[in-house]
Amino acid sequence: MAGTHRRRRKPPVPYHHGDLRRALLVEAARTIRAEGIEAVTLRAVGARLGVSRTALYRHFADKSALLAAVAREGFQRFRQDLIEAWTDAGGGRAGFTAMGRAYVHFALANSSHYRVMFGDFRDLSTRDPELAADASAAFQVLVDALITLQSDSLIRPDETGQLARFIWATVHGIAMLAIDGQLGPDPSVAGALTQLAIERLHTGIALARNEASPQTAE
Amino acid sequence: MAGTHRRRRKPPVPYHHGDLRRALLVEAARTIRAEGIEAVTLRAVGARLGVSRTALYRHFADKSALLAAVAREGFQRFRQDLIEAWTDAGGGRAGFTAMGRAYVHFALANSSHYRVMFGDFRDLSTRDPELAADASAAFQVLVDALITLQSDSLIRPDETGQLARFIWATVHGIAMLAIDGQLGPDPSVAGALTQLAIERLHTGIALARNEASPQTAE
DNA sequence: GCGATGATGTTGACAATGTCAACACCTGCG
DNA sequence: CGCAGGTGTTGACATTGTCAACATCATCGC
Repeated sequence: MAGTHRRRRKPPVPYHHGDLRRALLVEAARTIRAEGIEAVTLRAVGARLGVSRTALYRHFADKSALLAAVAREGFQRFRQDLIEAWTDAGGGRAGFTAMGRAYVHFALANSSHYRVMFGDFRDLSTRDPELAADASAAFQVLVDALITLQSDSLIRPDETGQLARFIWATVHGIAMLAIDGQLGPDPSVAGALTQLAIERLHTGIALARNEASPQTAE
Repeated sequence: MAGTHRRRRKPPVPYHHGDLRRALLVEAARTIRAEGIEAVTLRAVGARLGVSRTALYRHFADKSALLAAVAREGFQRFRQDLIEAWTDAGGGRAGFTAMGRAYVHFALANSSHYRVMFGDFRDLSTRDPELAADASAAFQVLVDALITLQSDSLIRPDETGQLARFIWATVHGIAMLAIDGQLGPDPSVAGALTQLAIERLHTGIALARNEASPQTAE
């Protein structure tokens, strides 16, 4: 054989490790999922990769930059899940319901990850502007869905951004309460609550049957 | 004079400091408000009271027990604010609106404190059962209000607990998003959002004008 | 080919923090 | 007065994030 002439002419493959940045990202995400956020220490993550602490500093500014990158990756997956739910249900009211369910499902299935994404967002996003962009892109999925629903005269023509924030706040609230253990020990409560919330939410923003175009109704 | 015969026959007044437990509680709450939760260190709090770190261990099991006590005090004030809002508005739909506003107002005016109350609730409440009781008492204010509204046939006769959790999740979600900086830099957004949310929320849970008793309406 | 060069990773050290063990003090009771 | 126990202090330790100095290695200009 040609012996140990590993990796010739491959610019995208960095020097020593291969792709330590990616590996750090994956390992951090894995640890968050498996053992929670407090288990993510530079020493532990480094050790798991056969690399010493501070190796991270060649790829991230500091620990919070790593967490911001993890959060970014989370927002990207999150966005995909939401798009998929809306699309698979064929939009409309069914799509609205599916997206709401998908939201809470993602949050509970990735609770620690979700906490990183929404925990100290202000700190992280100021240091990593791209995080804000990814978060915004995920939010935009909801806005786009509402625009479609408004175009089809299925929901009120209120300012779409505020309407989106309202719905977002509700599912986010359910997710946070469930994650933080404030909904009690029974996990089925969260599911039933999500179902009820989506129904009542829809009623709240639906166009009343008899009013054609409720301007500033109040 | 009788000289320095300080504090004779006063069992509730402890030995050296006077009431270090209370002082620790107050100082921790003050620090949280003024400098945020991460500024609450045993050394800093102790120094501010002219007492050394570890003095806390004679009054609390550990740091998280102190934070749990701070959270308890927060839930008690929170409960009072909600009761006051509901009562001052005279109940009814106006009371519902006032309570929603008071909720978000408390959360934003005491954002760091609020985060302690709702942050790692699962950990804190398992170590301090009374915290769970205080949190439950605050939640009960909302439940009681909804029961009244249901009695007056102003809102749907859905299961009150779930209805309460739904509303709770929405205002909690608004509060968390605002606190975490996810609603953008403009603070007026949160206020307008709260207003819209309360209106749409009410529409969502109101009894439809023409349906007398919508059983399991769907 | 080969040496400079910059990217990548390591070791040593440091300050901050929560916590425990051992000790010191102080108050009230018998 | 003396003891017992509640209250506070000091010393020490492990853990953590971070920086400075050093080591290594791949690549590029000659």
